Amino acid sequence: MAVKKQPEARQARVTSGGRATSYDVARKAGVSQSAVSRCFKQGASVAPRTREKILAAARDLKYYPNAIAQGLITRRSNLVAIIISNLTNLYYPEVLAELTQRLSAEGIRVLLFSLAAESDVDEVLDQVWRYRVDGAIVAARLHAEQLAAFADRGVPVVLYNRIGEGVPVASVCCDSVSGEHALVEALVEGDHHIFGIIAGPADSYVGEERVEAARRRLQQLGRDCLIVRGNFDYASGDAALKQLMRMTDRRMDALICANDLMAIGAIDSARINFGIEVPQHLSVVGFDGVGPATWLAYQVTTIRQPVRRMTEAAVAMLLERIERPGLSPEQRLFAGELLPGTSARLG
Amino acid sequence: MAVKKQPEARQARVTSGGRATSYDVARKAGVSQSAVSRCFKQGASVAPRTREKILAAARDLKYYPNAIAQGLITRRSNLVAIIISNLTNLYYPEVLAELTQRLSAEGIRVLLFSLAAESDVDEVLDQVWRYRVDGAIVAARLHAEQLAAFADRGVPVVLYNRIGEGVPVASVCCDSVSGEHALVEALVEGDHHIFGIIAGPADSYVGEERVEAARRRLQQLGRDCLIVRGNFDYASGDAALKQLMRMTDRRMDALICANDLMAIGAIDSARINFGIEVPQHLSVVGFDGVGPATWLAYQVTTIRQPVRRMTEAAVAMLLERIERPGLSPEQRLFAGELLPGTSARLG
DNA sequence: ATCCCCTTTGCATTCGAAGTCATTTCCTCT
DNA sequence: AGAGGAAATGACTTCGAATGCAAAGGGGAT
Repeated sequence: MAVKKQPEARQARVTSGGRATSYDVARKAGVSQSAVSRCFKQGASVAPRTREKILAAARDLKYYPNAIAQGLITRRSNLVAIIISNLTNLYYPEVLAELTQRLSAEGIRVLLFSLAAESDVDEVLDQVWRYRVDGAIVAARLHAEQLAAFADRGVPVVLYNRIGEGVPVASVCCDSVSGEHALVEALVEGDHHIFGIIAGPADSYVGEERVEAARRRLQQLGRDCLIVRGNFDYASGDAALKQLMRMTDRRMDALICANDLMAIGAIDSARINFGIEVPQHLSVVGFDGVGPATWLAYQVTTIRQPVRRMTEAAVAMLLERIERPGLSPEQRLFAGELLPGTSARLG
Repeated sequence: MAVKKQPEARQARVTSGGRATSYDVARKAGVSQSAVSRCFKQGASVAPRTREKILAAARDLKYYPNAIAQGLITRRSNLVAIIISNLTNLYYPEVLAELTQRLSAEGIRVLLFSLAAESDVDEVLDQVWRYRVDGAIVAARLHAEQLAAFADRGVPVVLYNRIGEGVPVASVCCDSVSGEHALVEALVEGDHHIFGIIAGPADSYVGEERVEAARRRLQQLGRDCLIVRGNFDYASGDAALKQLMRMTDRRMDALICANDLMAIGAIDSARINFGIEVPQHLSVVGFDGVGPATWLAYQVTTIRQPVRRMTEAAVAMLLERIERPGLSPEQRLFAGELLPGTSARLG
């Protein structure tokens, strides 16, 4: 007769360190490992008295089910990857905190990937595949083929503030177009004539979308504009403003910035480097509604993104797709709220 | 004779979805599963030709080793928990990004836990135990017993900008005392007389430490001070300033804030709500060296924390302790750099 | 007491890769 | 050609929990 595994003959672990296994608990409680497993599973059939015994033993041994082993057998890691390119963006920390807390509340853990450079994406994805995450939320630029890889492996993805370029992917975005239209219209009604725009970096999806929307609407309303490029940070707002002042011979009276941080940089620069009063001589508007935009010194007129609703939607969409793979790649667009500040004279 | 497992008889998986296993690769390459495993392990003995075959098969099948299964058998998850209480703090996103990237570079993944409330800590720890993380970096307030649980389970921890109160734990901190001393001395030399201090929330370790250091040094130098409490955010800097102006009958000429964000709130409030010029009538200093502190409008005189060196140290210390459990609970203290801005008249 | 059925329980297997040990292969040197 | 030894390879077991299935237990109705 072949040697069989003898569960009860397994070596008693040195249960110091609290690394007790379900076998240890089973032995202590005088039941089988299966019983322990069931005891920790919702809705499984365990007699009340047995459950008591097992829970007592588990407490004594400081037993915590090994999520790694659970993941292996159930093929559900309960891990979701969050991939963010620029955590330093001031807008993303809030998003990340919200997402993490919402996922936690759903019993899901976050595997965080923060990209230092665009080129790191493939290494990150390599790890994402290895950890068999149940899904991913992406706020970083991915190529079509990188997105396709998710579909190929059956890993649901939800994009945050970007869409799958050429590939159908679920996404949650704040409506750049309506937001910029509202800003432009308000500025035009406020009787501004010489418009400047500070764009984001060329590789930013929302950046391009916002600028394009603003430019179009200005054109429709018969206003020209000058566009210079920044990279979403404070210093580039300052630099871009200097450039625009030169280009318009200081006659610019309205400035549309692709995000709040550049708007703030531009406001400071106008006031401090040029002695230009905001909004008396120059109206400045931004986008996002980040914390500093509401500071007394700035009170930036901006479009506030409904972060709470957006993150809630992102999480909900992802969970749906984890439960039911193959759900269609819905796109949800949220309207931002025009937050009138004192950085612009509006109509 | 007992039925033996027949590895080659295992069902061929529907390898769609790229969820190929090492067995699939082995079969395709005509070798054993062991060979595949070795092939993906540094320094294992595999013949060049075999390696070629295996790698080719792996590529065809889009095989990625299952990190979950690896973790189970090796008892090394290559996961590190990062526990942060307030991601919205403006200082932490930078820290988080740095930590994540450094850990990534070491082949370690980050399991992120963001606390919404103090009370969530125990739930978070529950999950930390379940995932069998190799270690943890903590920037949140933990009780002695919570810290003891790490030691108990043999999970190395490094605290960031806090120390184990009553429990010896490895930690990385920025030296509050020397930083505040430098600020106080410079302010005293700058001939200031009526000092105000805006403290952080009572449950903040660094907050209390900074304020206490400043208060002591002021006392030594024969200056009194008034202390009001904020909670590290912008609005509380504003509120605290108002309170101090009332208490000192507007005669305060130097203000020490427990962090930059409150310093900025106070500066804005002084200028805008009281028409007080900074630094002509009031000198304001902060702590941290966050991005906005260097903005043109503020240029806060502050102590910049050496974030890069601190995160580097935190990661190094954690890795050391993962490799060699039982290493002593070293504390590393980094000196901050006095960043002279224009928000204070210094000596 | 008997029968029936539903609830509990345990056994054995499984998830996917790593590692031990035994065996085979391939060189090299005599 | 043969011995010796290192390198390469494969069979099997293991990590810890989940689960299908069969067996045992527990009531209730008659």
